[in-house]
Amino acid sequence: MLTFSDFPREGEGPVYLRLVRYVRAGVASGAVRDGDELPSRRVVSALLGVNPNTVQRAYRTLEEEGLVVSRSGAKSCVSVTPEALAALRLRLQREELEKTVLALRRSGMDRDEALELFGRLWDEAREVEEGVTEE
Amino acid sequence: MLTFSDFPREGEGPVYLRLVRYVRAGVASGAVRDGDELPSRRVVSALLGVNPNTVQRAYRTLEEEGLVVSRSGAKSCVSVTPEALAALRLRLQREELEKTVLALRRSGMDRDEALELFGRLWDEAREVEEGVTEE
DNA sequence: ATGACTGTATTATATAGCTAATACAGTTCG
DNA sequence: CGAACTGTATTAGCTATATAATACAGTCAT
Repeated sequence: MLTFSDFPREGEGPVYLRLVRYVRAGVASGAVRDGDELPSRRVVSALLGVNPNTVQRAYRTLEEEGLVVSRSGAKSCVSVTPEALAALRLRLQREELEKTVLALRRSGMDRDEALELFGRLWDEAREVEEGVTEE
Repeated sequence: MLTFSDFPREGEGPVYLRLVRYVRAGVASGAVRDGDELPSRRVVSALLGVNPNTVQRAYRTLEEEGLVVSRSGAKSCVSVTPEALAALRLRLQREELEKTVLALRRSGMDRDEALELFGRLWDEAREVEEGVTEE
């Protein structure tokens, strides 16, 4: 079960969004799998010293993404069907990338430059994203 | 001189940032050149129906980027050294790409997958590209 | 059924960001 | 000079956002 024990106590941006990213990263990396239970709002809130509603907001956001299932009264759990995950990834990837590719081509960049820059930014993003992506 | 006459009255995000992007785009595209005068804060504010300070904030932001020069009491003008122009273009490209990279990382894609997809979409865009991409 | 847990909803408070009101100061040109 | 422009600084208000306080309702094991 995801324990949040290594969730960074401090970081950029609102707590609830950092929680969302934390769980998303866990799912994306395969560390959290379909059906895994999540600790209750109150447990996480006590661990992090924030209000239960802050955790609730994170869980709710994840639920709207289809990544979490909650039943009133019972524990929440992660929902990751392989098909849904693959479909989601593909959709997001293509949408994002197509717009970007067109913008870069319009600005006169050439293919090699673009690939080089892309790779560099990717690595920079990994550095910024410390804590959540473990490998 | 940049007149702001075709500045869209409605759009996403704060007015001052839309103004900043508007000027940046003009510079990046070459439509606005080094030394070109900018209309005064009050003129633009009257045209758009916002407070002069909102325009001031935009101009100030542009000045911090080194794209505008202001002398207290005199009209402001655009400052575009070749280096600044190159830097601006690179920056716009980076911003575009950064958003995409973050989205892809969030979706759990790994580096090689991402580069591969990027290259493929780039080539697809070239094949499609016979009309002008404009907007 | 009861008690201790779970999720949910409503409302309040604090804070940050954007815009406005207003006053002040410098430049230009007759 | 002085009038009409220019840019600048300070302050206040408004809105959106993030978090908290609190109360309510469902689940589950004993």
